[in-house]
Amino acid sequence: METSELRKAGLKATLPRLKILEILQANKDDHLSAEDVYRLLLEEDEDVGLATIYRVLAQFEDAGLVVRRHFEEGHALFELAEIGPHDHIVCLGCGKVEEFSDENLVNRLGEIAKELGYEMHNHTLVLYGQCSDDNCPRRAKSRPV
Amino acid sequence: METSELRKAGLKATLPRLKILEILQANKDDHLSAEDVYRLLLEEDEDVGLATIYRVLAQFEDAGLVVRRHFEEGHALFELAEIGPHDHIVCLGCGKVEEFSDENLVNRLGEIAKELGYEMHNHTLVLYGQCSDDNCPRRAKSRPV
DNA sequence: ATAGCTGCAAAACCTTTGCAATCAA
DNA sequence: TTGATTGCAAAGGTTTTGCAGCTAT
Repeated sequence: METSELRKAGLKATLPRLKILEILQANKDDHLSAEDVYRLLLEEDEDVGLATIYRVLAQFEDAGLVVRRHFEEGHALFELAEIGPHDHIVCLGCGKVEEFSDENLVNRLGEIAKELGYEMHNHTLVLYGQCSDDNCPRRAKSRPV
Repeated sequence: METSELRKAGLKATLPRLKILEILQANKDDHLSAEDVYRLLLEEDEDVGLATIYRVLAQFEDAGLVVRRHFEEGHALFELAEIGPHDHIVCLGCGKVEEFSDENLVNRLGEIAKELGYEMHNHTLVLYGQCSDDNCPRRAKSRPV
């Protein structure tokens, strides 16, 4: 039950919070903006204010339930915090996205951070390349390094 | 002469554009927001509108002269486009951004891509952590890994 | 001369906040 | 009951845009 997840985070199990959690779980492969969550809730006839969504997402972030990302766009995207692989490789030819994880690599990143005088909390890594699928159109835009 | 850089990009060599280029070059180790550029220009008694700065930075971006980045904060940061890849580390406490590069790491990324069946062309990597500056407010939201 | 550029002010966005009403425990 | 939570509306901060005047070529 999600109720206990919320309790564990020190949050009362209110309807808006449960609904927002549901939306995130139902879309766990996507990155949702606050607006996205708002729209998805409206589609289910759940009437939750946008301000509440921002507040709840911030609380979830503090509780470690979700991660807030800033990509190229001018707004934040949220996704459920996951255990497990969370780096991405994107094919410049066919656009497919795969996930991977490499513990050694992550350890190395932590070392690099330490050398720079930081305690690493997190990272984002995306590799861009050309896959070797036979049916990949190979429209890669940049040259290999 | 910077004038020719601008001409090559199809932009008239106006005073605001030259001044903005100068500011970027004089601060090439930093990541500047539009406000930062605005403030730095005011300090030199150069009266350039903020709207112009946004417009010029967007034009520079289109021309490939600068790169726009979105880190944790709610605004964009700009830097001169550089030769060669470089990665970033962001302090979750005070928001400062530093650059680093590690050739071994990049080689390792290439290997990982190859293992996954890709030929790597490019990558983006951002480490998030807590710096050890005495005056860092340490508002980091997530836990160390 | 003229197409392009600038500054200003207003608008458009995304996000946060104050407050009175409501709700979970 | 009581402190936490919500919705609304208003405010905050960043970025874009319309337009009249100015500038580089």
